[in-house]
Amino acid sequence: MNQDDLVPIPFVFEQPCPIRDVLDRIGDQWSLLVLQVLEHGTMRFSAIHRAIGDISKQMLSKTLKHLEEDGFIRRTLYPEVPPRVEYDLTDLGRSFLVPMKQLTLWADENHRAICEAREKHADRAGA
Amino acid sequence: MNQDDLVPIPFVFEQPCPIRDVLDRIGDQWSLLVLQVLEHGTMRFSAIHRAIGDISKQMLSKTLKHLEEDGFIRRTLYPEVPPRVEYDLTDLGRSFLVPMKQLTLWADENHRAICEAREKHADRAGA
DNA sequence: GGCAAAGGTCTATTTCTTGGACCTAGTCGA
DNA sequence: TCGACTAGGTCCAAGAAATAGACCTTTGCC
Repeated sequence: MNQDDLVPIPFVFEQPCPIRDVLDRIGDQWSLLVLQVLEHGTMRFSAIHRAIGDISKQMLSKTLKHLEEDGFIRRTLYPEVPPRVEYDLTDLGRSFLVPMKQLTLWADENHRAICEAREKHADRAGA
Repeated sequence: MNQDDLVPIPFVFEQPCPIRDVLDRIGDQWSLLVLQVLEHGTMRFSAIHRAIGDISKQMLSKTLKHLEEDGFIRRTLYPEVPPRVEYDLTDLGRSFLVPMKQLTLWADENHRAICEAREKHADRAGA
């Protein structure tokens, strides 16, 4: 341990760390947003795309692939022409919404405080 | 509304949306990790750096700046030589840990399920 | 004089994202 | 019969962002 560390036991994430493993996937630009959107029910690729608005098709495609890979969502392809693909949450995905809900609720409740902090910060920087 | 949307009311994030505003900041590669680390108490730059392990100094610096800007953490500079800088959570930051805790708890509990989903997926892809 | 310290910043290189063109194949209208 | 259109992607070139590592600061110590 480094002698002037303030934290008694040097806190280091264990490798491999389940929290990091999950956060690395979920904690990207889009995954939480996609899950949030899918809370509203089964949706098609283009509907999700429209709902988020400013995600590129490629990133949406990649994000959906990751979420499917990790078992959060299910992808159902109807081999029609043109193809139809539906996405919906698995039980795992739905169970994830519980803690995620807490987080978005917090975001909603504390948004004002965050904005105020930003303004105060901008003032200090501008002065 | 697009006629074959499966979701009755076309779900689109309002602009500006508090959830997106918060998630865009918090939902990056490192912010959650930094907050998680700071839960353990006041820490210096290099201690946080060591704790996370694979973050670059530049990204850590930027992440800390953002978190300070948004009022999650407090930065205290002691103008000694060499300089000493300590970071700790504000009340806002600490209050954020509550929902975040739920999330990491979920991550811990469901890590195995996620790994299994990944394996199953790899099998399907490999077959 | 020369090195070390902590907390960064600067730069060159690699990696990630983006917007937009393109693909597929069946159905519709002209 | 020809062409356009559809949904869900993929591919590519170009721009944006992250990384590793050199460098900077000021003071104390050998």
